[in-house]
Amino acid sequence: MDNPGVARALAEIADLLEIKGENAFKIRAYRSAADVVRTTADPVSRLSDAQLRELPGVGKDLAARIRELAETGTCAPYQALLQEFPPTILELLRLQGVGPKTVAQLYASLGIASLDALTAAVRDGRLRGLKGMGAKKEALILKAIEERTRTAGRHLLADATALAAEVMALIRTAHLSASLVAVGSLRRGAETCGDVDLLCTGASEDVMDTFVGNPRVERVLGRGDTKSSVRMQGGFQVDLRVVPAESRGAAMQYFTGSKAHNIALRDRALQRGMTLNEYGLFRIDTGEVIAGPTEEGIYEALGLAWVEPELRELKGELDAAENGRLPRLLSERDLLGDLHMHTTVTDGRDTLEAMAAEAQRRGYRYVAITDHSKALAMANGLDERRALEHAARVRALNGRYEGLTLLAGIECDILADGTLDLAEDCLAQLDIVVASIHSNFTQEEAQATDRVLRAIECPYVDVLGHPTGRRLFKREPIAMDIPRVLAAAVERGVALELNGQAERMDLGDVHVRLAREMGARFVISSDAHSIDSFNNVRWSVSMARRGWLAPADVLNTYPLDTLRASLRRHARQ
DNA sequence: GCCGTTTTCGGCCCGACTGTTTTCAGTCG
Repeated sequence: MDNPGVARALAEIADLLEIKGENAFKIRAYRSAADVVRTTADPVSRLSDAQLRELPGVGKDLAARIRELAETGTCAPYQALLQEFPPTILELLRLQGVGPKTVAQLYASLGIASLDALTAAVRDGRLRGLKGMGAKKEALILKAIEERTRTAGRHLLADATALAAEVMALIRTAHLSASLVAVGSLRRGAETCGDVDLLCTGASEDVMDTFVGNPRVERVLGRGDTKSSVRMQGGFQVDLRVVPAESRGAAMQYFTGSKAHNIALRDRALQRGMTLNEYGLFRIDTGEVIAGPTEEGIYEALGLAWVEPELRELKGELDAAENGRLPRLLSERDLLGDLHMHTTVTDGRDTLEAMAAEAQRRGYRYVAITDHSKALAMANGLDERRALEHAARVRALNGRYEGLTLLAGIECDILADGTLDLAEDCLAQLDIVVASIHSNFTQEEAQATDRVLRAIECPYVDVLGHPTGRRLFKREPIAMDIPRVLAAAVERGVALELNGQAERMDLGDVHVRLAREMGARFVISSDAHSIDSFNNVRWSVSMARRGWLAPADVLNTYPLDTLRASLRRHARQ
């Protein structure tokens, strides 16, 4: 069983334990172990017992459970729980407003263990007799069942970001003094967002009216003076919190998370005789306010350097913050160019000249034009002759856009057997080659791994494009031995792409971090197919930052000469 | 179930909102 599978099982155990009414801290231990396994890059099946126990929050028992899950797909306590509760009972827990206590009561008193059974029971009025069940609660449950399919799951970071901007803009037009910021997973730049969390200070009291009165609000889930939640059309949940200005920093810290980071921070506060909540950091004995207006003040008072939001996943950032070893993270401003984009010659929507002009307008020093190769026939991919003609046209434009150098490249397909779509002598004549997989996504792991390993044997492959081939919510990553592929890329001097297409974000954060620790070099790429999509690099930068990348780790932060010399084709083997 | 610069036992983060409550439990983040 792979890491996501083990993580899912651990999370289900936690859910079932909760329905059972087990010790809350035991439940938390399983949840936290699920998170840790989900965000561990190395397959847990390959970790030794000692390595498993080094994972934070994993002790003797959980290490044994993880081992058993990885090897057999299940484990003894999981089996026991599944004997006790039908697995469909977990469907009930997913309903908005229905928690473990309610599920336990439904099951114990009415034998309800599935959505269908619950629907029937509500309609028959059988819930009426239960403690704490009134007409409103019934209506709430029916509503939750109805909305279940639309609200299930998470959203692309890009979609969450766009929605947050829209909601904040609407509030600002009505509340000019309001200071708004997106917090939560959005601020941490997470790959996907479950909801949008907004924080507001400095607005008049009726800001909540504006928020819940947004015409795109489908349903108001809750409305208070300091906290409201709405469901927008399209299924997005948006939460707005209002705090006084003197608590702004504490609230930003608190609502940015992650949960694990916050728990560790609050624990740290307790150890120092302080307590931390969304209103500030306080001395426990006297109640004196230690910090609150700024995030920096909170971290400083706890003996820590301010931690970039993208690092707040309890993955070593607190140690680094204590010891002055936080990285200076990459930012978009560090990028001097973009090394992956398409034009109308293949499947781009804008011409070579338009793309070059846009690159110049953005202040880039260089861009690589990397249209598709012939295997991508539906994109009008280039064969060797057309590729070289296109390269000549690209190079002929140099001198026309002041300050900008155009590199003639290609995004060359990696074929099913790992050979490249274009002949080596053609690839040798280009300035840069990005090798990518666009077909045969369902090979067995061994075959898929060999395919990529073979491809990067070719000395003219400079960059491995969108390395895992995943498309968020649409296509799983290619089954391959990623640590092995990363190691081979490091050894061969092949840079790893962080592809910025909103639904790719590939490599993802976990593997970026692993690759960095292995000594990899990276490129940040938009994979732009139009002048509008240069901004895709924003999502690559999110992944880079979450993977602890500094500018020096990223080739396209270097001046052109250094960049060229760093490409694999020019590196001494 | 985890963990240790007060602790190997006894702790374990904190608050808002809702509904059915007459003082609070459940849910959520």
